[in-house]
Amino acid sequence: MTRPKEILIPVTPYAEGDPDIGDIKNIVGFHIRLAHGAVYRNFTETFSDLELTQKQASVLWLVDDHPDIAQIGLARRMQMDRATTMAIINRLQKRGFLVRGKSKTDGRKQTLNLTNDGRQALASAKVAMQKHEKWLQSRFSKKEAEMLIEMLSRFNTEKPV
Amino acid sequence: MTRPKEILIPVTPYAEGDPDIGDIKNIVGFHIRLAHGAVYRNFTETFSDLELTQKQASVLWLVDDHPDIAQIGLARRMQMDRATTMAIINRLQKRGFLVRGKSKTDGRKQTLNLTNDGRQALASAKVAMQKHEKWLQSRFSKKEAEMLIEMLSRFNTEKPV
DNA sequence: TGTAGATAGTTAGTCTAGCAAACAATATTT
DNA sequence: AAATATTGTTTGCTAGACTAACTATCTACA
Repeated sequence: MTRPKEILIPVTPYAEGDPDIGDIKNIVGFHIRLAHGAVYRNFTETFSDLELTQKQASVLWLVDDHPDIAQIGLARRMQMDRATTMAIINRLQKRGFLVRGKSKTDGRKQTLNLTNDGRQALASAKVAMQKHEKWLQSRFSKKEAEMLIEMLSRFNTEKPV
Repeated sequence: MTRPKEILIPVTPYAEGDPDIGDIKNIVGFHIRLAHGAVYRNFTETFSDLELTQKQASVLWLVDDHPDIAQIGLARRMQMDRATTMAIINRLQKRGFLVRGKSKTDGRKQTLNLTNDGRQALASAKVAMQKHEKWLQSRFSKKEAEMLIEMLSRFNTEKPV
C-alpha cells in the first residue's frame, strides 16, 4: 500500500458569502458525487469476497422483501430503467441467485424470487452490509445519520413544492 | 412523457428503533446511491445540449482553477485512479477543450490547460450548473445545504478519529 | 366489441466510468 | 550507483445507464 505524500481533501466544509457558484467547493452535486464514490469504493472492498455490487445486493434484498415482485417494480424502487434492470437480473439469474416465474395476474409481468443460493448470498451480504454501514455511520451520530438520510431522500421527490 | 400510475418513493425518512440493519430503508449507502442517481439524471438532462458529463465538467472547472495541473493532481482531487483520469482527459483533449504540455519542474508530469474552446465550454457549463444547482438547492435552506455538504464531505476522510 | 394506446419484458448497440496489470521514463531515496 | 517510487500510458475487462426497436399482453374508450 503506497500512501500519497500529499492527501488532498478536495473540499472545504462550506464557504461564507452568497450562495452563487463561484467556487466548485460549494456545489452540492460535486460533493454528492465524491461521497458516492467513497461509499462505492468501501462497499466494493467490503463485498470483494461476495462478488456482489451495490446494485446486485440491493436487488437481492428487495426481491427477498417483496416476493413475486416484477422487474418493473424493482426498476421503480431502484430508479433504474427496464433495460438496466434486465441486465442486473440476468447476472443474478446466471449465478443462480434468483428465478423468473410467470405472474398469475398479469401476463406481461414475471415474478422474481430468490433461490436458496440467493437467500444464502443475501444473508452473507447483510453481514457485510453491517460492516459497511458501520464504516459509514461511524462518521455520524445516530441523529445525524437520520438527518442525512432524510436530506438525501429529498432528491428523490419529483419537485419541491 | 408517460407518467407511472404509481409513484414509488423508495424511502421513508427514517425508522424508529435501534440502528441495526433490519430494513433497507435505514441503509445510508442505499440512500446515497439513490440520491446520486437522481442528481446524475438531472445533471445529464441539464447538460444535454453541452454534451458534458459530470466528470468532464468538473475536470474543466478544476483545470481552469489550477492551470498547469498534472493528471495525478486531478486524479487526487477527484478521487479517480490514473487510468480513469487518462480516459477522461483523452476525451476532452479529443474535443479540443484542453491541451497537454510538458512540466518544467518534473519530467514525469504533464501540464493541463484549457483551450479557448475549453474556456468557452466551461463558461456554458457554469451557466448550466447554476440551473442544476438551483434544482438541487431548492430542496434545502441555505443552512441545510451547508450542513449537507459538510456531512457528505465526511465520507472523504480516511477514517473517523 | 373492437381497436388504439399503454405497459412489461426483451434484445442490440453505444457510451461513460472504474479498475487491474503491465510497461517506460523520470525522480527520489538510500 | 542502485533500489524504489512516481507519473503517464496502454490494454483488457466489467458494471451500469440509456436509446431504439420489437413482441406480447392488458386497459380504456368510442
